[in-house]
Amino acid sequence: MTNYDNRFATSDQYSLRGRVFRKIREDILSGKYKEHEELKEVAIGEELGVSRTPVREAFRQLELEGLIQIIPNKGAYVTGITAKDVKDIYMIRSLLEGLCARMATDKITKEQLEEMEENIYLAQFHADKGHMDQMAELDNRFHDILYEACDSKMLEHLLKDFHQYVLRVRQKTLSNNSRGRASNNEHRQIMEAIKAKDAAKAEELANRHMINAYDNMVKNGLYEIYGDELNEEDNNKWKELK
Amino acid sequence: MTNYDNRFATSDQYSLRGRVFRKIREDILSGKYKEHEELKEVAIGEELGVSRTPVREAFRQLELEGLIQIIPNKGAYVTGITAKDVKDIYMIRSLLEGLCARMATDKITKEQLEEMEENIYLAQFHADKGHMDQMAELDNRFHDILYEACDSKMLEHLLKDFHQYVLRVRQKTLSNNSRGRASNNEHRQIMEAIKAKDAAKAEELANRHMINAYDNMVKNGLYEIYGDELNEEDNNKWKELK
DNA sequence: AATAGAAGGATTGTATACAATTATACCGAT
DNA sequence: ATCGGTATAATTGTATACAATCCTTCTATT
Repeated sequence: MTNYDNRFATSDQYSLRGRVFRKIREDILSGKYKEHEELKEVAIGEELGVSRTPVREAFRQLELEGLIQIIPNKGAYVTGITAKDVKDIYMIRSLLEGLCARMATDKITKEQLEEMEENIYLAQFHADKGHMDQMAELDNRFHDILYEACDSKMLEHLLKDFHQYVLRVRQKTLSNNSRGRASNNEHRQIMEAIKAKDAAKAEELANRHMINAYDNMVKNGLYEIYGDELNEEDNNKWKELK
Repeated sequence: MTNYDNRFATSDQYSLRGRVFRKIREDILSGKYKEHEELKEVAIGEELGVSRTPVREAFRQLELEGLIQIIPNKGAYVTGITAKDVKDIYMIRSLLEGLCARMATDKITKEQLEEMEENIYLAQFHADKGHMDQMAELDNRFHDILYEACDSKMLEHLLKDFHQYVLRVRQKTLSNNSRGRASNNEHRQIMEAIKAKDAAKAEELANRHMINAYDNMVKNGLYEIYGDELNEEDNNKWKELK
């Protein structure tokens, strides 16, 4: 969550540490490692066939990404994410996606705009067919285009981090077909505001888009899907045990 | 003392790694290590009397904090910060400080409000006396109180990170006495809006406060102070060399 | 039976050794 | 003198060894 500056996208793609880092992150986001689960250095090292050193370094990065919490001399634990965290993130994202849309209105390239249109057009098709996986994919891509179009590495990276962070919860969120349709319509409106160079409108719409996404999430039972793990009280109770 | 509640409880206070981390960060922010300077693991290890291991782990954290960039198999370099980065950060901060003030309006405690009042009162005194160091200190503290008062670990952490990140640039910014006075007056207005439970006004004022701070920075020669290092073109040129 | 405490094992923290990669310097060919 | 290349040194990447800390369990005492 904290890496503001990935300008130099060198990102140790091929080092052991980098691979371990991405593997663990993947496993957390995919749910293989559940909340509050303890990650042991040797176990993961053996599983991946590496020593503790790269694992430890990956842990340090994961901690700053907010995915695990390291308690000195004790262990590394997958962080819980409370309902309040999710709400806070969506409030923050609402503002920042708005800013992003506003900035993108000036900076977007013809190519990016065309990809947006294509994206929306395709999403319409998949919405009609009820293809939920593709919808999720296109939704991700739409926002990524927007992030890139704002021409601010700072903002782009920040939003991508948030997006990633909240993926754990969001997974099943778009699976409601009517929301998928509505979401795509909002995308279209945002795109058209940008196309019309109406920055204020684009900002306002992107703003709303996030709030709507959050409201839908709550309405569709954010709590039920993830149960107690998103219940703050239970979370605190767990903390006291440690 | 270990704060389980803070998922971002980074850089444990007493481990070597934590001490090394904070020391290097301090040295970067204070200017001891300049932009683009290479940090060598052994050199720093010897200077601090520790082995490479904790130094390396500290590097991983510093990288995610955005303070250094690690190029695999090459080295760790203090990151440059462009004028555009600074501008982007202030635009982002403007929105988020506004959100923070809005949220704080509901959540602030009596104690926090009292510390704010004291802070502003004291700052008035030091502004009159021309005590710039104390002014900077009080300014930091005012914002920290606000961050804590919003009752969102997410937002608090994010804003503290941003604040820290721009510290390198901001250092001499408040040294203009008239800005110090104006800034403190803006603090007072924010505080009073919060006290009056006027969330919208608090948000708007905090918003403006950041924009004013940035404008003042630009007016007072952000570029001159840091010269070419804040010039994006030169920075890019440097990148190509690596 | 309940509890304090000690022993042992498990786990993380740090240091060091070795491997891989990159930078430097020297030398010869042109 | 300049350019290339090779050898050597410097530096980072990874593995392992050892130290410190924490957790579990069992025992002894009340």
